[in-house]
Amino acid sequence: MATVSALGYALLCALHRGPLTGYDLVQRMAKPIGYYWTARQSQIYPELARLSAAGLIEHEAEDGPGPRQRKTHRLTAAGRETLAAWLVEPPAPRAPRAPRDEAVLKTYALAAADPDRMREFYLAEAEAYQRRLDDFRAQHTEMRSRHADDPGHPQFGAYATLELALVSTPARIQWCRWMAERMAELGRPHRDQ
Amino acid sequence: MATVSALGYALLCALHRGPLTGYDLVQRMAKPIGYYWTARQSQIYPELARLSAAGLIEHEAEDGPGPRQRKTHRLTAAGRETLAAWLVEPPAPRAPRAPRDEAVLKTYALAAADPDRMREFYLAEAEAYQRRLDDFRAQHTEMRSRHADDPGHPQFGAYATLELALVSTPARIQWCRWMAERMAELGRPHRDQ
DNA sequence: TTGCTCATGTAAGAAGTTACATGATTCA
DNA sequence: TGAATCATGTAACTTCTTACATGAGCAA
Repeated sequence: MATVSALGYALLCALHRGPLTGYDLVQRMAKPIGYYWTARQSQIYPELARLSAAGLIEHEAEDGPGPRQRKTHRLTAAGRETLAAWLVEPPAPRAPRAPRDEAVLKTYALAAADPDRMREFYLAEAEAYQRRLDDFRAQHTEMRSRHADDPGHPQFGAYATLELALVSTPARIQWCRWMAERMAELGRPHRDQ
Repeated sequence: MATVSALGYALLCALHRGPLTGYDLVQRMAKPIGYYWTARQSQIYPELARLSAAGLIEHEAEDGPGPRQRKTHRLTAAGRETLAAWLVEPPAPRAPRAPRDEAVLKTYALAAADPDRMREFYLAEAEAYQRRLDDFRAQHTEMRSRHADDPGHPQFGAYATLELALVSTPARIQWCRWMAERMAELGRPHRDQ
């Protein structure tokens, strides 16, 4: 059987609730449901072709708005099985799972920068995360009103990703503010004499 | 002036406290100080050459243990400036910053998998994060005893990355356990009748 | 004598980004 | 008339991973 890439699994995941066009997938992977995976258009279309060739998805084509046909992709039985088997596998402990976080990287080398400017950096970060949190909260309430917080609800998975965002984002915001305070201390070290 | 890649900045960050060999950098970027950035050997050596060509780092060479010379790399004045300017820049809101989290991706499609097996998945995740947290806590205490929790201390940056890990990891563990409970409900839905 | 640590590099390929290309319909 | 949305694709390039290659010194 064909080996499926991480992106391939991400697309199978996105298709698990029902058929979508490539264009729909592009929207979802651009700024996705819970900021957990991204991909560009130029990656998505070839990957859909690969999944199709492997028999994990299939599509119906109709005439589209542009010069090409509009294709609606759905999981095949084999695709559903492949997805189900991958979901329960423990996340590769062997491998990269590289968590790349620019702000944390910068923090590591913070001694090389000006404290006042770093203070502004952390305040801006805190604000950006706060805005994101507000957005998450709105989605969360909306999903609750549709009873997606019931584990049996078909959208419970999407709800659960929001739940994670709602517990981890405040921790991050707190940390940013704490960092901003430390930077203020450094900038004016004799303030409390 | 030459444009520096994200990896390039990561190496400049790693060098900010003093000179290191490529080998040292490989160790640090393999399972680094706070799980915030990773890179492989085969990326690091060419990148060091590029930074050198751009005049941001320089090195002394001695005879090494193997067939090649051992090189100790340090930031130049230009490198230090480039790093300082980058540190205070707000993290690119325009761009990818793709947060790739396999466990969250799987959660999104959780309805396609067997609840009992997913329960095991979340319990394993919780345990893995717990082990990591213990590791972080040990490093944290050790750094505190060396007074790295003082913002003026040269290692405060490294300490601060641990601080973030110590507030965000428990939130993640809680979430994993909460997910495991939801999965248990689904597996035996009539338990409390 | 096998395996580990130190130490630096290259080659081939997969994955991901930026930019280009086409064209109908709808909205301001 | 100009921009946005829907819709699918390709080309060129950068970045990242996996695997190979070399070789001294040291410990079990």
